[in-house]
Amino acid sequence: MYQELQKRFEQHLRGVLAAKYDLQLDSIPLEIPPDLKFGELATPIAFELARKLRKAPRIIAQEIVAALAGLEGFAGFEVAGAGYINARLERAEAVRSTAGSISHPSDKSKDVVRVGHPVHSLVEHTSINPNKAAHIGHLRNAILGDTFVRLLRAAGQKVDVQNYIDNTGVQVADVVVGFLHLEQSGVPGVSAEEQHTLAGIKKLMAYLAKEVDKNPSNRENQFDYYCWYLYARVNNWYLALDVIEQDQALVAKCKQIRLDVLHQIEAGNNEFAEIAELVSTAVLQRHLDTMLRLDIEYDFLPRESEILHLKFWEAAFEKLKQKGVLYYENEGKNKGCWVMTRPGAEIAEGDLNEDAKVIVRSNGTVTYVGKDIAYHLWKFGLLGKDFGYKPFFTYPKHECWISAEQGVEAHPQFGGAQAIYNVIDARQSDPQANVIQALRGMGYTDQANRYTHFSYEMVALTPRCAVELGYEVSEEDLKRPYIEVSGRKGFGVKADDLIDKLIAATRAEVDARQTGGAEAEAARPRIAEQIAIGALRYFMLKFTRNSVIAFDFKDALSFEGETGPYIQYAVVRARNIFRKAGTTPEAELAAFAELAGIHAYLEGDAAEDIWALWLRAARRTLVLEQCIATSEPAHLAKHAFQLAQEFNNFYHKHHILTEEDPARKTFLLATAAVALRELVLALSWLGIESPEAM
RNA sequence: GCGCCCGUAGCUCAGCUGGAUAGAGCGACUGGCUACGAACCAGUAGGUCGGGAGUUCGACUCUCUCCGGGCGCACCA
Repeated sequence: MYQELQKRFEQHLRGVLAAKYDLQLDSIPLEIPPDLKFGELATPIAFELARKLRKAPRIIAQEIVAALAGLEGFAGFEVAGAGYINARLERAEAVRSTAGSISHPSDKSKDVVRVGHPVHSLVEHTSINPNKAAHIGHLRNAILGDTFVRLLRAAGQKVDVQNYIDNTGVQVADVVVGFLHLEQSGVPGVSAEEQHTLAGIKKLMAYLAKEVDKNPSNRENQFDYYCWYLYARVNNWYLALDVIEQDQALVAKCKQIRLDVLHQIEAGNNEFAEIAELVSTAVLQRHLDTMLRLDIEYDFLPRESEILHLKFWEAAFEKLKQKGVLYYENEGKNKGCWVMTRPGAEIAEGDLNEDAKVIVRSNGTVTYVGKDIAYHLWKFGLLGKDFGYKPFFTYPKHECWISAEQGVEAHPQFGGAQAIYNVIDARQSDPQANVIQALRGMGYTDQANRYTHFSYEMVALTPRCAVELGYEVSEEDLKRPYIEVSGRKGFGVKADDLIDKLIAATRAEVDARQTGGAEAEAARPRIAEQIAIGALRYFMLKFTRNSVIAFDFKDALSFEGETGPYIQYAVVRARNIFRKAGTTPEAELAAFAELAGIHAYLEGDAAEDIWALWLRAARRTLVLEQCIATSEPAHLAKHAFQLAQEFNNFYHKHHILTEEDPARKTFLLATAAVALRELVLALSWLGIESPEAM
C-alpha cells in the first residue's frame, strides 16, 4: 500500500516539475520522515533544485507544494525546515486499503512486487563438502539462501534451488584416506584388514546406523559425526603429529597417498571412487536431514562427478578458446598452461601477464575455476549440454533430484535461468569474480550482470565459547575478538548439536510456562521446536551479510529482545485476543470494512501509535523489494521485529476485550488482525513458523 | 606488496540510492502482573559515529590519507 502511494506521489511530482520548471529528473529522492509529525512521506528535492533554479530551497518547496495540491490518497503537502516537502496521507483511506490488502503471497492480483516480467532465478546455497557434519557456518549459508529463495518467490519469481555437491574434491578424498589408512571404530566381526575395504566400511555404516536406531539422541554415532572426527584425525595424520613427529619422509608419503586417492576418485570406476561415492552420498543425506529440521529444501543437487564425467569442461573449453577468453602461455611461470586475464588487470599489448589465472594446468588437468565456468555456462543455458537426472529424496510436497550420468527419462528442467544467486562466503569472492569475468569475456554481458555473488562473512566462535566447548585455545587466540571455525581441525559447533541445545532450552521454557494449559501437553514438543528454529533462523538473519558473527551460546540461546521468539510471541498474543473474543481476524476485518467514521480513531496524539502500526504494516512490499534489490534479508528481519515491537506496545496500551464502544472495539480488533497477518507473513518469508501457543 | 570487508552507547549490532534532534537489543539502574499470559511494557543513565583532510547547501553514508582488526591474493577445492 505504502509503496503504491510512494509511486503515485513520485509520478505526480514529476508532472509538477515538468510543467513548472520543464525538468525531467532520472531519480527523485524519497524518504520516510524521521517522525510522524513531519508526515508520512517526504522529499528533499528542493535542495537539489536550488542551484539549478537559482532560488532558495524553501521558495522552491513552496512553489512545488502549491502545485501539488489535490492528489488522491493524500491529505495535504507542506514545507518544513529549510525546504523539505512533507506529504500527509489520507489516513482513513490508507487504513482501509491496508486492511483489504492480500494475506497470501500467491495472490498476485494486488500488492505483490512485480518488477518487469517474471524472472526465472536460480539460487545456489548450502554446498557443503560431503565429508563431515554441517556446522554453524553452513547454517548461516543455508538460512540466508533459503530465506532469499522465499523472498524471490514472494515477489512472484520462479526459483530453482540448488545445492552443489563437490563429491570428488580433496575434502572427500581426505576422509577416504582416513577410512583406508587410519584405525576405525571396532565393529564386531570386522577384521583389522577388512576395516579398510569397501565391505568393511559398509559394515561400519550399518553398525553405526543400528546404534543410532537404539539411541537417536546420541548423535556421536551419526555417520556425518563419525566423519567429522575422522577428517580431523586425517589432517593430523598428514601433519604426522600422531604418528612420528617431524618425520618429513612420512609427511611426503601421506601427501602422495592423498593425491593418488584424489586422482582415482576423479577418474571413477575403481574401489576408491566407489568408497567416495558411498561416503559422500551418506553424508549428503545427513545434510539434507539437518537442513530439513530448519525447513530448508532443495530442488536439485548437481554433483561435480557428473560435471567431470559428462565432459562439461570439454564443451566449455572449446567455447573459451573460440572467444579468446583463454590463451596458451608460452613463457614465464605459467608456461604450458591455458590462462585467463583476471578482472581489472591492465596488461599492455604483448606484455607477459604472470598474474593471469591458470585454468588448465601444464599437465592438462583443469582447475576449480575452470569447472565452475562450465557449470555456470550450464546454469544460464549456454553450455549446450545437460545433466542426467535421478530422484534422490522425497520431501512431503516435492521431489529433490540429483545429477546422474544416465538419468531417468522423465524429469523436470533445470538450468537455463535468467538470473542466478550464489550464496558463497566472502572468502571466495576472487574465484567468483573470475567466473563472472569469463562470462563477460565471452560476450554474455546480460548474464554477467545478472550473476550475483551473494556473499556473506563467516561465523566464528568467541574465545569464551571455544573454551566452554573444551577446545584448547592459545594465549594469542584468547585476545582476539573471535576465532575462525575450522573443519580440518574439527573446531566448531555442529549444526545438529546447536539445534538440539536450542530445542532443549525452549522445551524447558515451554514446560515451565505450562504452555497452552495442562491439556496441551502433547503439543509442547512441536511448539518448542518451532520456537527453537525461529530463534536460530532469526539469529542468523538479524546480522547484515558482511558482518562477521562471533558466535556465543548466550546470544544464540536468548529468547528475549530482538529475537525470533519475541516476534512469535507477538503473534501468539494477537491470536489469543481473537480466541478469547470468540471471533476471527477475517470476521473482524469484514466487519471493519462496513464501519463508518474510522478517521476519528486515527487523529490526535493518542492515536499516533496506532497509526504508526498501520503504517508499518503497509510497508510490506517496500521492504520486500528493498531486500531483493540489495540481496539483504536482514531488512525484513528488522521490519518484522519493529512490527512486533509496535504491536506489543499497542497491546499494552489498548485493552481490546474490555473496550465498551463496539465500533472502536471493531477498529482495535481490525488493527490486531492486520498486525497478526503481517507478522505471520513476514515470519513465513523468514522461514519461521508462527506457533498457536507459547 | 596488491585487493576486499569491518571500526557507531559498557557489550552485540541497525542506520534505505548523502538529508530533519544518530537508533535497537543486551547489560546497569527505576517502576509496572487478581490483566487479551511479564518470552511483555514504561522510564533513567550511556556516543568527539577510529583519527585527520576534502567534495557538498548538507557527510555515519562519497573521495583521499593515516591508525587498528579480519579475510583473500596457487598449475588446492
